[in-house]
Amino acid sequence: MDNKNTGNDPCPIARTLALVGDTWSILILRDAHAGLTRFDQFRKSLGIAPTILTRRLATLTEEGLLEKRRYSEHPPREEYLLTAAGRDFLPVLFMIAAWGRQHRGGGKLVQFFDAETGTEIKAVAVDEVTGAKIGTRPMRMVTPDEN
Amino acid sequence: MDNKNTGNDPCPIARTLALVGDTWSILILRDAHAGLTRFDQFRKSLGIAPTILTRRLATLTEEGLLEKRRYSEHPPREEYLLTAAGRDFLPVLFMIAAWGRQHRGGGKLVQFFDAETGTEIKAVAVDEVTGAKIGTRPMRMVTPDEN
DNA sequence: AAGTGTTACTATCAATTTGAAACGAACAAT
DNA sequence: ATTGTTCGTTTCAAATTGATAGTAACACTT
Repeated sequence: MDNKNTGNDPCPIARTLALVGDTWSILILRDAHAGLTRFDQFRKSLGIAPTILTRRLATLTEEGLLEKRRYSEHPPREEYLLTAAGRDFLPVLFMIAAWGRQHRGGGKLVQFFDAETGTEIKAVAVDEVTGAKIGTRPMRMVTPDEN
Repeated sequence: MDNKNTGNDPCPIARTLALVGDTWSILILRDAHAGLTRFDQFRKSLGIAPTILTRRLATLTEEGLLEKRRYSEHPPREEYLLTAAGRDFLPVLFMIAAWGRQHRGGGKLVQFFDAETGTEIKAVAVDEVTGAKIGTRPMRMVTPDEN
């Protein structure tokens, strides 16, 4: 999961995927956003093997997306809370969900509503500068020269 | 990679990750958006083992994100083009990139500019209905009952 | 006091996946 | 005839995954 030199890869996608480029990590983040905090909550929600869960939680914690908090001294018990970086992952989750809704949308699906307006949330990615939806206008990629 | 019953999982994130929930698939989609179409282009760009590349391209093709097109009869040569579903994945890529830029942004990074205005693209996810950025307003999750 | 339950793991090990390296098939070019 | 290109497959070792069971440290119940 940790590729050799992803830390200085010029592609921010590759850098991100080096940390969370697997299904379990992303589903853990999803559940963390849904309010789960404890080992057994994640385990039961995901049906993940405890060995894997331990490792994923450790990686996400090391990488600063989750933080451990001791909520009981005797016996020592930790829970996992989203950090600011972890909370910033929510837009990624929503865009993944938006794709799934569009292209794998059969049957019953979880829905999200704005608590104030009561309207269903329809997530779209836009360019904050122009306001245009991502992908609707021609763009130019600039690769940094490597020296 | 293909979990048991992800096809009728009520979570659109889980459904999506069942198809593209690994690093290579997402990087292939990234490169496809950058214009790569051929086996060897992907292989060289990613440094991926050909065995894996074959399998990933096959999955992405089966799942309708890429399509094979024969560009030479003798010898038979195929290239891989993004389908509409594959192009719709671009917002996910941009949000992953946005996270990486924010939280793993040291050193040189690839940049994207709007070809018309010349401004750098800053991707954000918003609720199309309220216009608010995702995560800035309280929301309510509704799980479908399973019957 | 003994037994049961809860929580957060670790240990063990088989099965699967990954990935490196070499090879192949079908040609084109020199 | 030889070399190069493209798109793979074959083979096999190494790493990862995941299922199952066990453990440690308690609280709670009887």
